[in-house]
Amino acid sequence: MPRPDRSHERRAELLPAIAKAFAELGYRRTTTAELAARCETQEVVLYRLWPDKKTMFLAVLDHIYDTSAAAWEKLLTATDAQSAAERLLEYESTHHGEWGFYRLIFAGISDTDDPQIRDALARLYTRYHEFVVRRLLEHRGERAKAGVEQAAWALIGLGTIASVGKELGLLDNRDRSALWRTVGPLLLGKRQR
Amino acid sequence: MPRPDRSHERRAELLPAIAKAFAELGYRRTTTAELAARCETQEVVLYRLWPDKKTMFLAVLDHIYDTSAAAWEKLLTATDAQSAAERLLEYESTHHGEWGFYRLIFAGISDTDDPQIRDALARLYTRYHEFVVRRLLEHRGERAKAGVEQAAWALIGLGTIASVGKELGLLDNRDRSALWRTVGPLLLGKRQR
DNA sequence: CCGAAATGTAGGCTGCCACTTACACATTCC
DNA sequence: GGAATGTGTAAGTGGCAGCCTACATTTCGG
Repeated sequence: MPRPDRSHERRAELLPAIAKAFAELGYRRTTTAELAARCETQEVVLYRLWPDKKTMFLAVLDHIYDTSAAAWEKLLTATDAQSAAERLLEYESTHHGEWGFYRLIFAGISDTDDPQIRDALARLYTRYHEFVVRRLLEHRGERAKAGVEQAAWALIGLGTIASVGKELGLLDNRDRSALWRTVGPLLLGKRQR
Repeated sequence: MPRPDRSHERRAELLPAIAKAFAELGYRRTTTAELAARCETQEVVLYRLWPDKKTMFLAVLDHIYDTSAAAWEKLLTATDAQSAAERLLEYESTHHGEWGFYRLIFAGISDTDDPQIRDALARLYTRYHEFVVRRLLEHRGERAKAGVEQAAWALIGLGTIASVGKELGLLDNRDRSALWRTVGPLLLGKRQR
């Protein structure tokens, strides 16, 4: 009998470093040599775990959603006076963009025209949007459905522009906090009684 | 005497096609061969007009701002019941992203780490933000300055997310109109008396 | 019409990138 | 121990992208 296949675990070990590379460098600038160096291994090792670079990127997108979803869920188990939506807002204002969520989106959109990548990005965004919509409904109460979809997109847009502003050095931490504090409540709407 | 130098005019002739290419393909995927083909000329011709590809991209960023600024100014000369801000909103909801504004931003952020390109993008965004702030102040009245900066960023964020949604096939024209109609007024604030 | 400089065309060079081949070594179970 | 398979390392390969060289052609003023 041969030694057991640990490739599944190996993938899980390497993915965070790979995700970080793609988020920092974008798709095109992330060379497979760079990935191997960050993983402290050889290119061929990566190519035995995934068939090609594109698949590595797709794996990162899944990984990112899982990571984010876990962070969000954890956020929501805390029970105090704040609504889930308010907590989401506060979390975003301080930790926004930590996992390079938006960097990956930009990279996927502008660096590639691959339909699979676009589909994966669309699914990622859709799931994020649905998550925010649910939190908004909890906050506002189920009866106040009007404009919830739009408000959720606007919140995501706010996160996006906050990240762009950070990237370009236009908004520092205080500016981004002020952004969430000022605009956030407008989009959250009235708190459920 | 030699024939006159028409390189200035030539640059102006070619820039729209170059801008289109960068917006559609992103920075990395836009090869100099592709640029030459779209300009119906040879690579070396481009290299006689600009020293390198990066400079071509920087030229596009300037060009884009000029084009956009011209479109906005034209927009604002119309005189009717609507405030400038309302017209801006309406314009964005229908024509948003026509010149690939956001595609170029994404490309610049994720495709390159060049400080010159980041500076140029930052300037572009800053000028756009200032423009929106001015329109908001006209709309709200000079006394209602609180939160104007933030509202302007949020409006730009809304435009960004609308573009991303369009790119990924998540938001069609009607969705994007609804987005502006629902969220826009929240961010515009009360109309000046 | 002629010299000077702009403009067009063909081809090539260098370096990098995604991906591969070849082979030594390690680990498992019988 | 040994067959079978996983894992590590070194060294390519082919292709393409950015950029350049060499040279022919056009357009201008004198």
